[in-house]
Amino acid sequence: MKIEIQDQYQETFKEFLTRKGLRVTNQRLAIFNAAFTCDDHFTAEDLLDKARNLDDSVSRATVYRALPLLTESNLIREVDVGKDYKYYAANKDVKTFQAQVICMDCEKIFEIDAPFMEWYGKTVAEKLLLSVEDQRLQVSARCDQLKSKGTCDRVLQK
Amino acid sequence: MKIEIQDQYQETFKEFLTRKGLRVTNQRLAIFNAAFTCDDHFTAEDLLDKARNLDDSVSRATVYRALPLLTESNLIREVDVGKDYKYYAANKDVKTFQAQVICMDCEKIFEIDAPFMEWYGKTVAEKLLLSVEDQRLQVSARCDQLKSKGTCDRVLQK
DNA sequence: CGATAGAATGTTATTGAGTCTCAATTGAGT
DNA sequence: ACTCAATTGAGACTCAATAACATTCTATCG
Repeated sequence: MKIEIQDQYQETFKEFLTRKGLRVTNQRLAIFNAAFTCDDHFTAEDLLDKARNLDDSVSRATVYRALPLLTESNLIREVDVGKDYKYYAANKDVKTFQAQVICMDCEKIFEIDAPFMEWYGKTVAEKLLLSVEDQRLQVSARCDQLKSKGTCDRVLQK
Repeated sequence: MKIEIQDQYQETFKEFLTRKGLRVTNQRLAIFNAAFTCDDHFTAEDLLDKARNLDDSVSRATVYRALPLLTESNLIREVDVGKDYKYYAANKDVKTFQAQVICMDCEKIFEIDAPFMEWYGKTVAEKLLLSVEDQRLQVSARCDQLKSKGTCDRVLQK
């Protein structure tokens, strides 16, 4: 990703903070930059490590406090795959609703455009007179075939 | 549910245990019976309480050890709604794939037949050459309207 | 029917993600 | 630069779930 583009996202974050009367701090920027230089999904702990490379004063608590801000400002998304910890990913080019396919062996997460699903979920919920906040289609799978094609990194390492 | 039907499920559980070379113990039966007399979704802790009513020697560890057995034998299903604990429900009359709609206010879970979804998820995963193990369509919602209709119990209690 | 091996159990300690508390620090408007 | 509320780091804490281990019990065999 080109630096200018990341700067643009960072500007969005700063504006978000200011608009909410929150402060733009070094720690929050370090956490933002750490998130936006991840090429893949990351955990809170991953983010803590990366952010500390940029600013070694960043604490675990601050990471956990920043995550909801980044989520609320729509800069990152939460990806819950049923593990006891959550994954996150920077929203760089996400256009539509995405289904999540996770390999139960290597925990690799694939996100696939599935615009139809969004409509379907809304329809189901609205029949129940519920207002939809969020939805996800999650497929748990095993990449046996990927393994044989050499695409499933973590399994190959085993 | 009629007793005879529950006995039939219990028979299935016993056969499952025997087939796997596992033992049919009082605790496992108590946990099974506790699960199958729940009318709604339950947590591991709920199950512990109910099982202890039937056999007060049942321990928390044994409940957590029995849950995978009940899941594997397809007698109960796991329902993960993104909380930091899991819900479960007895598979009494589940015929098809179900979408899960959860009210974020009262945590009530609605499960809706959505057979089309199963096909859709499989198609998505198989394009990636992954073999599907499990999938779910989860809709997080708020039952504002349910509240006004008096259907959303826990919110009314607030 | 009773002995036996090892499966299953309860107790207790432990893990690990995430949250909370609070004193110390710091950003940003004045 | 001054001020004060917002923010922070450190570490205690929560809570679901798991692990270790000594004890108990099931099911099979003699």
